[in-house]
Amino acid sequence: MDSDTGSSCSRSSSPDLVVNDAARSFFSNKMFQTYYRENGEDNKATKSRMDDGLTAKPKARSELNRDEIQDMRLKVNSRERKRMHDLNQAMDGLREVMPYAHGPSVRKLSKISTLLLARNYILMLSSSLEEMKKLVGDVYGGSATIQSRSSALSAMNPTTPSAHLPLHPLAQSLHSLVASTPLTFQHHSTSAVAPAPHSPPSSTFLSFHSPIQGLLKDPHHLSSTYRHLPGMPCPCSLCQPLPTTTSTLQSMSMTK
DNA sequence: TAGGCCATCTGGTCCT
DNA sequence: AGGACCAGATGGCCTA
Repeated sequence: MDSDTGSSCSRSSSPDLVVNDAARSFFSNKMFQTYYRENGEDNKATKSRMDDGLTAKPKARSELNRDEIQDMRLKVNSRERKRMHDLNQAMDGLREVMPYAHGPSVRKLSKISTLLLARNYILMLSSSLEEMKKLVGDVYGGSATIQSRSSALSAMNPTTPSAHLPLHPLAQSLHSLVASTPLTFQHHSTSAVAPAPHSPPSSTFLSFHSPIQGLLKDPHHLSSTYRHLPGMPCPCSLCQPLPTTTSTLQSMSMTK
């Protein structure tokens, strides 16, 4: 039923967003042809169904002829398609910043996998940031500057880790440090030189602190897509440092 | 072939 | 009134 059959990738969830093309693609697909057939002169059933669905405003709707109703339906469909395409573009944008290899030969993450991975990735970065803050604090012996900045961060958002303030100068500097931290991500410096297919991220990562464990029943399908990337902290369970503040992370976890 | 994933259509609901 | 958002239904594609 895909209307974007002209796309190079038949499985693309985000076909090129050409709004003007939406109607044309719709007109070319099977569903529209079926729809058009069913809305022919002799099809009373479909017409009555359409009318039933549009009788919320009897007076206004009754003034619309079938062509106008059809045009309206096409406009609604087009908007919905555009909305979903925008959503998929956002999903692609999220995939791009995930520590996974990207490329035509690599099967992209499913939507649910992307969301679960993104969430756990954020949690991992948060814990890494906390770890780095402690390390920096140790290095500078509890420098007043660090302390004041840390307390400032806490004051700005006392209920959530300062990792949620990525634009803060301290957060930026710490974030840059995270990528080269020997303690936590040491083996990345070697594997990252020549990115190679990684063992499948275990379910412990994809369900890391997740209240919806088991939602991603078979994370092994990710095995062909996972790679260590240069400078990217690895979210896999093998590389996963234990959260420094489990309670904090759990408080951040989704409540649904 | 079954199951997973996806795009699309559709009607309902809520918001501006 | 029109648009955004949502969920259900449907059917296609792909993989194990």
